[in-house]
Amino acid sequence: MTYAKTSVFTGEQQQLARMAKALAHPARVAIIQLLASKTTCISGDIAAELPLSRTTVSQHLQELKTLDLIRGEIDGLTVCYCLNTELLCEVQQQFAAFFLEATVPAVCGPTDSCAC
Amino acid sequence: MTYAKTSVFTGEQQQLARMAKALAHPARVAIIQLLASKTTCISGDIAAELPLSRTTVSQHLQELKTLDLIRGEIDGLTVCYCLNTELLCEVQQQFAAFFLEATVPAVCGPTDSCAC
DNA sequence: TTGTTATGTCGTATATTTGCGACATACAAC
DNA sequence: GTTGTATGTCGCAAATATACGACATAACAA
Repeated sequence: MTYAKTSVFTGEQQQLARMAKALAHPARVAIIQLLASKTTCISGDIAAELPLSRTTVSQHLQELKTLDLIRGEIDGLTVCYCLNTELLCEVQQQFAAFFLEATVPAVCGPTDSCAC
Repeated sequence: MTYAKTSVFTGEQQQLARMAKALAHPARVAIIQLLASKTTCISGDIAAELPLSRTTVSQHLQELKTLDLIRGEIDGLTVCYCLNTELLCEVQQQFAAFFLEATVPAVCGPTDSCAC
């Protein structure tokens, strides 16, 4: 009943999971979209745009910052956040590769290809 | 100090977050990769391939099944899981659209475009 | 029937996430 | 110095996620 546990998760799998977790809350998705939409990096205005307290938004920002998905620069009294587009591009490609792997052999289309 | 909380998360943001959460654990990433790699849908062999107990793997499978990312068919004594490639294709496009939004205007490339 | 195998579910323990109020820090203006 | 604004951090509570042993169920074989 107790199976042999031979393999361990690959670094690739853990990296994908870490980045997926960053997107696993609508507030963090919204933050990234906000930063993408504003040409100028906004600061605590982010909190005003979200239905959450400033404290909570700050925590989400810290999570994204810890993963290096966003960066903050202090500009006098305010802090200016912006996307780390380089990393985002990398992550984009990791997700693309994963989905390619997961959706091939069934070419994306209207066919239901479950071959059970 | 207490900001007006005008907006609420969009269904789009919540859907992306829900799917991201499904990928937010290396075991679930591994399960999807496993199901993609085997042309034949495997069953509880999944548990044998992962460094987790059968119970825990079963829970992860149920989570993926709840989101309809995978499907299970009973085949006598064993259960045959397979990917829902249709939904995966949809999710793939949702992620692609999100990353496109997040990485434009900075075209993916070696340039660091943080304009703070 | 009994026994074995393959799966799922229940209960429970621990860890992590989420959310927010209260406090602390840092800067600018006075 | 004081005051006000913009941020971040601490501490706590509630909710959720993770993991697994023990039990339940279902199918097949003898």
